[in-house]
Amino acid sequence: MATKTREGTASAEVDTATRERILLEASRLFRHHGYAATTLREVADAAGIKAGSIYYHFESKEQILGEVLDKGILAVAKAVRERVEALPQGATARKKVAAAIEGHLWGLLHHGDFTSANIRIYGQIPPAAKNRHRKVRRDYADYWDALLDEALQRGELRRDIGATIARLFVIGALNWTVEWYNPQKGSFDDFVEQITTIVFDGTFVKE
Amino acid sequence: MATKTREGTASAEVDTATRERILLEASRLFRHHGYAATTLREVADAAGIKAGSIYYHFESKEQILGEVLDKGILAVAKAVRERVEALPQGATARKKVAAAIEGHLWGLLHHGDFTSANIRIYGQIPPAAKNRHRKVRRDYADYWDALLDEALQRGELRRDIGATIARLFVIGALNWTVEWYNPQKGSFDDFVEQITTIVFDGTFVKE
DNA sequence: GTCTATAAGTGGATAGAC
DNA sequence: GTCTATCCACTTATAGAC
Repeated sequence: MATKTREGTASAEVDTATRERILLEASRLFRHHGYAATTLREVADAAGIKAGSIYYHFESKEQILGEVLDKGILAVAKAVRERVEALPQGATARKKVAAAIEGHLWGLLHHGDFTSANIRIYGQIPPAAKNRHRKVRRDYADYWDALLDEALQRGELRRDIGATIARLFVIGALNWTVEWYNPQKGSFDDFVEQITTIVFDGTFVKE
Repeated sequence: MATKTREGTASAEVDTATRERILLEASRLFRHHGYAATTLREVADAAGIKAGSIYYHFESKEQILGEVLDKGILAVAKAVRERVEALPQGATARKKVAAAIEGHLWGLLHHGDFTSANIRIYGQIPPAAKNRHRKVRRDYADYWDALLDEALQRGELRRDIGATIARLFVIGALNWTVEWYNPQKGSFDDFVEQITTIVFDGTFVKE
């Protein structure tokens, strides 16, 4: 991992560690109290520094927000791409989407503060921050659109529901699991299997 | 509707009208900016009064929050109960759940500011407000649990997924539609039908 | 790199006039 | 019922010491 020094010295590991701690604590506080309600004093306290010191690492509260938001999406997108790309060439669309669901849930639940903060506060942030973050979101949505398009082309996705509605409904449903998933009630693998079953085949016995 | 007079006069219609306007504007602002970020000055401006006047109708910002939260759930719960109770006695669980889904979506999307505010900010509000609101939420969740239990007893709900996971996943998915539903892209009835199909039978063609 | 001190502005809530 | 005026606590961000 490249260190980010300002004067060319080689002592910047502590540098990035504090910076990461600020981002982690900020995401946790944004998640639970909202963006506006979170003060930089609270973030600083949680990170073990004083409020003024934050400005050595970040230019503003909004810059912290931007990095927290991006991290949430990028962590999920990375996990999804890795799993989909690990599949053999001729995999069915069903297998690809299953891999994407597992990756999405894994990324979501293993970076809970970043992902939950993103989901919870995206609708409430200043327009400027929203604009800066929009492309990261759009790219990830495009990835899912391509996956589902492929499933539609292959005749695996149902044709009696719109592909856009399917994507929005499924992604929304998956995202919301971070609000209620309880790792103490069964294994992650079982959880993924049940969610995948619901998404593919629904909740009711066939008529 | 009983008017709420303080001195026994019969002129209180204006009274409740201003009160309702405050709640409506507050819900809209809570939805889009969050609870903490919304100032009572903004709420007052939007309602066409001055900030100090709010305290004639409410004791505090938190009291406004409490009423906004309750309204969101109660509007949805009412719509659901009405539709389920309108069904004939021996209706299948599938028909009952379909009626509940339609009621949930209708209530959700026709009181968008109250329901979206509830969904977005519930995780971010002061603990005291959360405690006061909890019972309203719990009662509605219990209603769904009973519906799905019945479906399970009748053998209509799948047995290979947990009923709790099914409820949490489905309710979460339905709730999130308020964040992306666009009434300009097709009728509400078509929308309900597609969502219901996904919930019952999933998104993929049967293997 | 982190600290203290402070500037400049905004928040919820209250008092009392009308 | 609504207004104006105000209290006092708290906010982001900056300046400069160490």
